[in-house]
Amino acid sequence: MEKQRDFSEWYIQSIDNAGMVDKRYPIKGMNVWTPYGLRIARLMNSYMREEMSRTHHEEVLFPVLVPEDQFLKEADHIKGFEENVYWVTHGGLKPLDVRLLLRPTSETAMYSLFSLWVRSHTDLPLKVYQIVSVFRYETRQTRTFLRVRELSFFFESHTCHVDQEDAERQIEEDLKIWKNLAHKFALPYLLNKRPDWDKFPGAHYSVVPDTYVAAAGRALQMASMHHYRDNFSKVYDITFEDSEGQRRNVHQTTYGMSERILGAIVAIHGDDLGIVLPPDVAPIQVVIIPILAKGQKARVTKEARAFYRELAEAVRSELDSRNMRPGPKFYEWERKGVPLRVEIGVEEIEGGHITLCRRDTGRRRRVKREVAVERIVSALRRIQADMEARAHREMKENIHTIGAYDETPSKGIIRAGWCGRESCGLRMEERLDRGLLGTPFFGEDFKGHCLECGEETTMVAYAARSF
RNA sequence: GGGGCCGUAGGGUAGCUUGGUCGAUCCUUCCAGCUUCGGGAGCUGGAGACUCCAGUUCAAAUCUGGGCGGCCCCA
Repeated sequence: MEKQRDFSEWYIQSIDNAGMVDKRYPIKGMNVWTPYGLRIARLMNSYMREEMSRTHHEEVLFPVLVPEDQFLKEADHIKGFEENVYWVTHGGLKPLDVRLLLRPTSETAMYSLFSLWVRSHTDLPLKVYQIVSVFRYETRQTRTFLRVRELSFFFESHTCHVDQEDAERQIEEDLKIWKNLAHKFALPYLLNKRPDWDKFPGAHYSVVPDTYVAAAGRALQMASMHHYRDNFSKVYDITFEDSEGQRRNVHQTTYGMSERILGAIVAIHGDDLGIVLPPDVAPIQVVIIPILAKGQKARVTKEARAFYRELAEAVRSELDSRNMRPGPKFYEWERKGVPLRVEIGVEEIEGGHITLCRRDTGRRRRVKREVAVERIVSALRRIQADMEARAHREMKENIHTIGAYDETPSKGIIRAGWCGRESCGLRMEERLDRGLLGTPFFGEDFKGHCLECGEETTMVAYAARSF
């Protein structure tokens, strides 16, 4: 399966071959997580939970159903979602008086409770999160992990703050959290502030890390952080008494991500053999394949077991002792994207070494048995770093700075001057045949002209076709 | 939002144009057993399919309509 030639087909096949999901469930856009995929997802979620606990967020769990009247409170928000919510209209055979919807995200579910939870400035900041399934009736083509109707692992953190500045500081914290996670996932990204016409419904502004899938020629949004100001708190009446006895509205933020990130890992790191997992997200980091020869079975098995017991203390490993020949095992674990393979046979035992094979490069080498475990630990670290660097390089190579429309390449991310006017931005989208991802959140040194109107500007915008 | 293609065992396919010869092809997979084991092993035996609904017809995998599902392209 060639990744470059037919990305869509490759993507589907790779996920299937790895055994991450079963996409045969008979509802459009809803997949079944099979054990291997679930282990990966849970591992990724565990990093999110670690980051949350490090930054003093508390985990909560809200109901999946939201009453219609709660949902209808925030006008902009509804406009953004009304076309793709699932409705629950009946209880048994009886139509419901108040219809219920399956949350597409939990703002409207949480905020009526927030108004009860927050009373005083001493209750602030309120920082909570949950990882739950949310439902979106997608009308467009669905694609495993990237566009689904049930997001199984929607991470959403919601915070309330005394003022806009404190909410701003929360966004900064979110960005640090994202940085740590992206490092674990070995994913490069551009941090963009979305143009106003493309921000989250109800948000004051939205910041998102976008990555680039070179094989598909498309950018991919991996998370989003929104500053709501007091847009929601006014509607849901989330107020507190400040130290002077004044009643004020909280300022809020949210931070969202999902298994889309897993889609990014598949799409970016995979090769013609299938998926390649960065060691930090691999449920099985090392697989040991005993190579049994006639008359030597007991000896090799014993040695492989002994090595496994030792290795399992250090890394997530598995011993593949199935009654199969080694070739098919190699293929299978490669398709599962296991970062490192250990081969142990008579040759290794007699030579006092083991054989290591890297999934990402295919390179094979021998390592002395006595130092094998520590070498494996450091090899995993190196693979993680190499994968991140490789992906980063690939994204960078695909960013093209242009000063005029006729310089537009057929593929890649476009970087160009923008005066910031919406009218110019929209024209640029049209003429570039790409959406504006936005402007770099932390700014970038730039001196040039707006691609559209020619006015001098120090601001750049990124544009790309997106998933 | 607009257009196109597609649906036959777990996966991939042949058959469909011209309805009957289909009691449905081939590869893979799966199960049992034996031999094997350094990159997709061999033998023996076994298992498994026409997406659903309606219509046309003496007769439907094949023709028509719709549902459900999958895929691609464009906006």
